[in-house]
Amino acid sequence: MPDADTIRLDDLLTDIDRTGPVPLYFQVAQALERAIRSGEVPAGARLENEIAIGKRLGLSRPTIRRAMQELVDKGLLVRRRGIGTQVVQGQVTRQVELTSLYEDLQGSDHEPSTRVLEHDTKPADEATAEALGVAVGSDVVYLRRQRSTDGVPVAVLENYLPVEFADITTEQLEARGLYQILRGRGVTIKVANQRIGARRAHGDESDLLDIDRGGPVLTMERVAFDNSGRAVEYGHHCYRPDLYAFETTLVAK
Amino acid sequence: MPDADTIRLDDLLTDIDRTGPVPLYFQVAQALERAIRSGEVPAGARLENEIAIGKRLGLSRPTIRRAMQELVDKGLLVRRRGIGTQVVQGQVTRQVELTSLYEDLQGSDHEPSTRVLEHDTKPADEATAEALGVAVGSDVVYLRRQRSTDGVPVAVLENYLPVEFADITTEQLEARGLYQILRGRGVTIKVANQRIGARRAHGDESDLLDIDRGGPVLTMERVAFDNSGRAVEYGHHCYRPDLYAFETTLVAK
DNA sequence: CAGTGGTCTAGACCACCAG
DNA sequence: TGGTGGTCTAGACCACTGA
Repeated sequence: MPDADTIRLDDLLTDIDRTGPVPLYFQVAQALERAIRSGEVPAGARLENEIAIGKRLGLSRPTIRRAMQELVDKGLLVRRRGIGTQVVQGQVTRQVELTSLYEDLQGSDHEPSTRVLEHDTKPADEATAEALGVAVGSDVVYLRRQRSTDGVPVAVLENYLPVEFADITTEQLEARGLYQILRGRGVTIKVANQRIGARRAHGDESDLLDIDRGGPVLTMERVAFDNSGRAVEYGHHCYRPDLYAFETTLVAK
Repeated sequence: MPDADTIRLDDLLTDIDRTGPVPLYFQVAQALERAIRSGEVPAGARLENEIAIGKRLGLSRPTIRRAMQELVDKGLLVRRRGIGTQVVQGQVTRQVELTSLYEDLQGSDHEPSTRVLEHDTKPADEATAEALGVAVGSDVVYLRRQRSTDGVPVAVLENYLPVEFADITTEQLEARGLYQILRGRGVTIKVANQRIGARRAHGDESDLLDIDRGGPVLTMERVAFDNSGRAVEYGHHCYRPDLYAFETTLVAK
């Protein structure tokens, strides 16, 4: 039987739009997430069972279940068989997104800017060829950029792209993030394998990041694939560790 | 119509066990993942549509769909409406797991070992209290450990646990990983928020990690929650950057 | 024992894409 | 126009939990 502390979701979810293009499960998930983040549904609260919520909203159990699964995957909810569903105690759980640094910085109310340090077409070395799935020595686009936020340098970005992107201009790169440019050309990044580490700053990196020579930098190496499964970007980047870090939410399966 | 290069999955999936406790979707996902990782289903290959696979295996479409969704979430498959499902081109896609460093190292054929540097009960400072959801100044368990693999130091681990775990012994900590000990007590880690960064080594860290004084270290801060949504571990760790890095697969939603 | 989430089925309609 | 994945329904049975 539902306990006294079970949260009911009456008025939170009255605005379901069955005509629009937004999936029902998504609308429910969004409304519930909003209620949790606003504190309307407090941390640790126990939710009603799936059938009851479905009945109240006039939706089937699978639809409700899928909505809740979204929030489980985001680390906001925890489910236990025979027990029920509860809100995770942790404070505002951040979301990991597959975005570029540019959009990351945009989202946090800062004004990102880019200086293109190098922009060439050159033959692929072994690592690049392997990552992009092209022949060693075949042409690839090479980019080296300095990324700043509010005028302070944050990262040095090195990227390799397939030759098909040779017509991207330096002006475009100074105005927008790489992923935004790719999306404008109909290329959607769907999957990325990345590796995060640390090392000393090399060569001109200390000057470009305005840190001590040989000081620590945070590094990220990434291979990104589009929605057809093809590798479209390979990069290794380094970040000023006092200005940037990677936040993640992990969920056990 | 299916192209000539469409992969059929006849013999790969003949061993479905409907009686055992293993979910059907999981059996299918596992068999398909094995086929992909072994190269039997090559990178870039196009799979049959969901209905056809279901018919061949005698399973419903939702079950097949869920199996494929597992692999999409792992970054092994990419789906496009109106087109079909393909294997991602990238080489062996690694899996991010919510495990402790100890199990990480165990899995990679090395012999991890632990030296306990400190093991106390002490009052929680503000950050710890906030992370664990306890009152400032209330007792928490504090651990500081040096983790090595094949005798080489890899990390210095600092952890805070609720007082309920005060009876964990130093002997246990030297023999097993923290998450293994917790699991043995019926505590399952379900969600974790973590932050990965870099900085200079402080204090005795350079000695403990056998690196240069003030050299770069990779850092990770983590709050972990059990299956009831309660915070059960807060830690900040540092790693030797030449011996350890974090690998992740991100999937756009 | 009753209540919960975990799994599974057999359909249905739709949006999108290629030819 | 035909084939694909994306969504949704209305049931069903099971495994696990707690009282």
